Amino acid sequence: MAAVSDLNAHTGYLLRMVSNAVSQEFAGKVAGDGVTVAEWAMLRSLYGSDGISPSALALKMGMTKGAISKLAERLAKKGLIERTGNPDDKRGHSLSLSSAGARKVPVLARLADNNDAAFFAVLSNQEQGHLRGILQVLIDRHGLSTMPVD
Amino acid sequence: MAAVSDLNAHTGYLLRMVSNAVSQEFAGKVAGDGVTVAEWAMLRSLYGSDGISPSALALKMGMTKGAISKLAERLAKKGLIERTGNPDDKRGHSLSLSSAGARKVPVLARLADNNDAAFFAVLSNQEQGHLRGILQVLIDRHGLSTMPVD
DNA sequence: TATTGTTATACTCTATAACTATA
DNA sequence: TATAGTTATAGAGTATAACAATA
Repeated sequence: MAAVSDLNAHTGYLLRMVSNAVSQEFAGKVAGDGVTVAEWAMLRSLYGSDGISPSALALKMGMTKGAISKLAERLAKKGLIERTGNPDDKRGHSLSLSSAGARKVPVLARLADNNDAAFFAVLSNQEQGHLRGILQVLIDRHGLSTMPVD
Repeated sequence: MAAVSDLNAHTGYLLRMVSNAVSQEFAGKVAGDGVTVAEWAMLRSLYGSDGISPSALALKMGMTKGAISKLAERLAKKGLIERTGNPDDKRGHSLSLSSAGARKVPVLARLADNNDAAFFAVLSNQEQGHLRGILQVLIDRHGLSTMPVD
């Protein structure tokens, strides 16, 4: 019984549980805007950028080229992003928000704000700060590229 | 530019990023044991239980009956769990670990221990404690049922 | 040949809804 | 009718690998 008597929740496990809950709630909210969470992540990554290649975006988002390509196609079909060729290197493409996409980001960001506020309201401000700080440390130390870092 | 100038990472977003990273690493580790993360979650939920109905497990794990059924089928096929009928109510079933499954849980728990230790080692002990405490608050307050709580 | 993207394929995860067998 | 489970279907998310175009 010893080995597993302390089968207490692993931190990774708790993290997964909470993360899933937040994401699911958020997914429900953005669904009304016809966007999925992964799509939102891509739109967010593109916001403020003049255009980025699929492979660079893949690196930035921690996804494979194929996954990026598929996501990008869906967003292009929805008219939220644009894919243009790169004149310097005809193999290269550039992904950027369409004007509709650029208009949508703030709307979605607002939903994210609200979702965050509602979900984390059960924590004190200090706890919220701690949580963010700790997550940021993990992200930095593990080289998980976060959006603002280009 | 105002509305989104502060398009700083939302806490839910950071959480998702970190959670995905932990889970992916863990997925790689348990793959060697022929188990997925979701399967591990179910095995873990069954550990120490005398048998639980699929619907009760669905509630406990925050999944639908269908999803539970599918996962259970895979685990049964792998010989890690057993499904028996309920004599009192012939509609009811009972899910429990097989002896192989019971033997496997500690092994997987150990992998989870190692994974956790490695991933969160970049945090101080105090930070690790904070993180766990905060996650636990979120889980409790949001009624996300965690394993030990039957 | 090496690289950039796209496409093909496959699998996990999960949901909804239809269905079956009890109750 | 209502409930317990399973099965059918579908779609998101992601990966790997084959492929096409260009370098």
